Amino acid sequence: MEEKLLTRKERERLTRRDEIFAAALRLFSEKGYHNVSMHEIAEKAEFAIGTLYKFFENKEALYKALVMDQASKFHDALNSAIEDICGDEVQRIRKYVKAKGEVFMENTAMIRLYFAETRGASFNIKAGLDTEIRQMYEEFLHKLASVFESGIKKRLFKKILNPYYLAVAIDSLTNAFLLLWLDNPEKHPYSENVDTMMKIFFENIMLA
Amino acid sequence: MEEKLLTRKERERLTRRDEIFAAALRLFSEKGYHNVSMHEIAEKAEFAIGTLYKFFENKEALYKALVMDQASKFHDALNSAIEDICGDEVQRIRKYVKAKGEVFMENTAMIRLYFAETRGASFNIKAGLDTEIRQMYEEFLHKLASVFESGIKKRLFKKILNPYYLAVAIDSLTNAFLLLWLDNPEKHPYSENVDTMMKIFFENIMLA
Amino acid sequence: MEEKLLTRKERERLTRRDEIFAAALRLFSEKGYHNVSMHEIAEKAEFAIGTLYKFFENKEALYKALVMDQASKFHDALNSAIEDICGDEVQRIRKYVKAKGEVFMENTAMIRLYFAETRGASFNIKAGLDTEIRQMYEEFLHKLASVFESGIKKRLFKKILNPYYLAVAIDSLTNAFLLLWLDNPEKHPYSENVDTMMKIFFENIMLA
Amino acid sequence: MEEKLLTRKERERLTRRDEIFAAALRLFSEKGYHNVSMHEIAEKAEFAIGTLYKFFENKEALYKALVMDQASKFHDALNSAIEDICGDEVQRIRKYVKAKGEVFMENTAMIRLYFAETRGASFNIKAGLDTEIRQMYEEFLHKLASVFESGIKKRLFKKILNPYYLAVAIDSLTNAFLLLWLDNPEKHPYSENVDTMMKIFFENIMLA
DNA sequence: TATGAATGAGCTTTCATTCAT
DNA sequence: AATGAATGAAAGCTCATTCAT
Repeated sequence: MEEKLLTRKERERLTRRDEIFAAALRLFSEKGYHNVSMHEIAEKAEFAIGTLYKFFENKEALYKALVMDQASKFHDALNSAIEDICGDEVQRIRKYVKAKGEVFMENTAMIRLYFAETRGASFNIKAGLDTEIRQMYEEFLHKLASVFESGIKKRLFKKILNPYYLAVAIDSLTNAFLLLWLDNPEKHPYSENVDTMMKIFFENIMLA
Repeated sequence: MEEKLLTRKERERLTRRDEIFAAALRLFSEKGYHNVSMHEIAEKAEFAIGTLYKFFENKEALYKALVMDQASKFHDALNSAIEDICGDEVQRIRKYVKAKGEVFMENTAMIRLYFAETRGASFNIKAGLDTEIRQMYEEFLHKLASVFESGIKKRLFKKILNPYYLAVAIDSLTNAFLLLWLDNPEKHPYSENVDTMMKIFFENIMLA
Repeated sequence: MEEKLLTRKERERLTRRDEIFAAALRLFSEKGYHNVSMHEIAEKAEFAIGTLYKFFENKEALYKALVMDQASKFHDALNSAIEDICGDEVQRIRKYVKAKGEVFMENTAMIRLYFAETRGASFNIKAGLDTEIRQMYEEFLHKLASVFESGIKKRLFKKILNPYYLAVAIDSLTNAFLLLWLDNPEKHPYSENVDTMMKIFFENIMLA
Repeated sequence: MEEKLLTRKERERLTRRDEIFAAALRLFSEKGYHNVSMHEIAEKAEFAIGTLYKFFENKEALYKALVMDQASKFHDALNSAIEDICGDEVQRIRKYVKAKGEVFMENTAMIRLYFAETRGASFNIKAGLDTEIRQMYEEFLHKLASVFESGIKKRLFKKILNPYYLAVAIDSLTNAFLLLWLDNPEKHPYSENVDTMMKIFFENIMLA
């Protein structure tokens, strides 16, 4: 939409940036930050090494930008799912669970990067990187919590637990089933498993 | 107990090994595998660099040995909790949740290492490291699943979900609350939160 | 001649390579493979250490390339001497003896490297290096032997000894006089001594 | 003979020294000075590393002592051959050629070490090592030259070449045939080849 | 006196980054 | 604006040597 407003040069620049991101995403998600060299990324992206440094100040900046880019895409999808006003709170939660599965399952490279950053590994790269991501993540959790809160206010849900913890619980359970799926997609189908889980969750715990 | 059987030399050697482990654990958990140099570990452990190589063939071997050492301690504690025969299935699950909290909360450096290895980040280090850990983890999950299974057979629990998924769910939820606690211990007290969660879990879902 | 076909870049690259070779030749021939560090070579060649690794995969590769380069130059000179068709067998042998002296005496660093590789010391460096050199050397000896053989067939020479052994003998005698010269050029002039020796050799032994 | 005068302790010390030499000779001749570690020698000799340093000040001293030990044995054998007064000059030269073959062929490890030191490789180890050896070698060459000289004086030999060069030539030719034998003992039998060579040498060149 | 655990200087090699073209 | 050759700090690791036992 706003791309119309960009000059050809600016558009080309964004395209190049995306090409670098594409190469970097594959490499980082396959081998991890420290096992990928700038030369490797340059080669895969078919640019000279110097060109990478025209786009990103250094390796860490490239990595951060990539992670933020991916995280944004991911959180945008999740946010639109729970912000979708057509439907009650139960439906919004269900939509979020479904959307999360779709985004992840379409892009496993992103999952690896995402888990490396939100869980555990984030401390592998010099501090500061994860701050922004954590913030995005935190914001999203609060949004999810507010859906529960509004459901409770509407007496749709029982007030069984602090809404934030409900959000954390849902998020953590979907992650667990996503990782199971990643490990063995046939044995652990995400949608099915998560549907069962949600049914139990709502029918036994949440619904008033 | 068996230490009595070791010679003084062997005991001293184990002490030195532990000193190296202690230094390495702190550094690796704070900065990640690739951001810690052997010189740094040597300095922190107050040994010469060459001494490290007398104990471990190379950096990766040191890291693997450390992770396995930590993982063993952790899994030993969890295993004794769920294998404790005094008490029914509900009590065994409760014991495991409590034990997990105790072990982790006493050793936060270990948590970081553990999450880095079981979730996400493991792919940052050359393959092969995580195989053993993953196996230990998988074995434990099956043991936990079998507790649910036995509870179901005894008609103590409803047969509401595949026991393995119940195990994964409990594990993932406790992890989530552990990470919350790690982030802000005062705001998110593990024991309390997890007690509440377990109560809901058993009373609303599991108990027949 | 073919240098005209190379781009400026390629020519510059070859020049740099030669500069590295020149530094390495001096150092290796003076101190031996294991007593020369890559930093030393880099410093003498006035390049950064990394630049050396852009030209040669590792230290051994640099050494091998250098030795092959020197050996080729040396054997090329010897080969053209004995392949020179103007002149009978006696003259071809004489030419080879003279050429050998010229090449060596102009480049004593090469001699050291050459003797270190064809005699004795070669086993000091991991196997495989000397195979190619030994082969070159062997090929040359056979070529030299064939000159004797052809002289024998033409009834120019007496059939006094297996031609290969004649070649080995000539080669070994010239080496001996070359080493004497290296030790004390004034006291042991190569050309004179070798001339006397050849005269005795041909007049007393070879000529029919 | 003089061993009788040594105390048990001194005798034991010499035995230990020889055990170290035996281990070191094998290793150095197989892998070269720089590819053998003191630990390796200690292990092969079944001594502790510290014990080696009780016998030799450092690695280089051990190497020098070993080389001198071997060179002495070798030169002793050669010296007794040419000093043997039974027989004329022709017979003394023949004896030397035979003795050289015998000593070398019985101890190929020594050959490698010897050639590494007298030819080429000597400069691989810090200067000073080869001085003594070169001196021994030089002395021997002069002794050999004096045999020729005496033959010339007796009018047994023609005065065809400087006696020293005759010595160098004989030495170099026997070396060449020794190296051929080392390469392929069946194809290049030292005694036979050298006998033929000596016959030609004496009958065509030397004998008056 | 013999031992071998501990030492640390110094080696080879990698790779993020710069800058002249 | 894009290039990629050149850079050099810093990593992992080895091994000759020391010295407390």
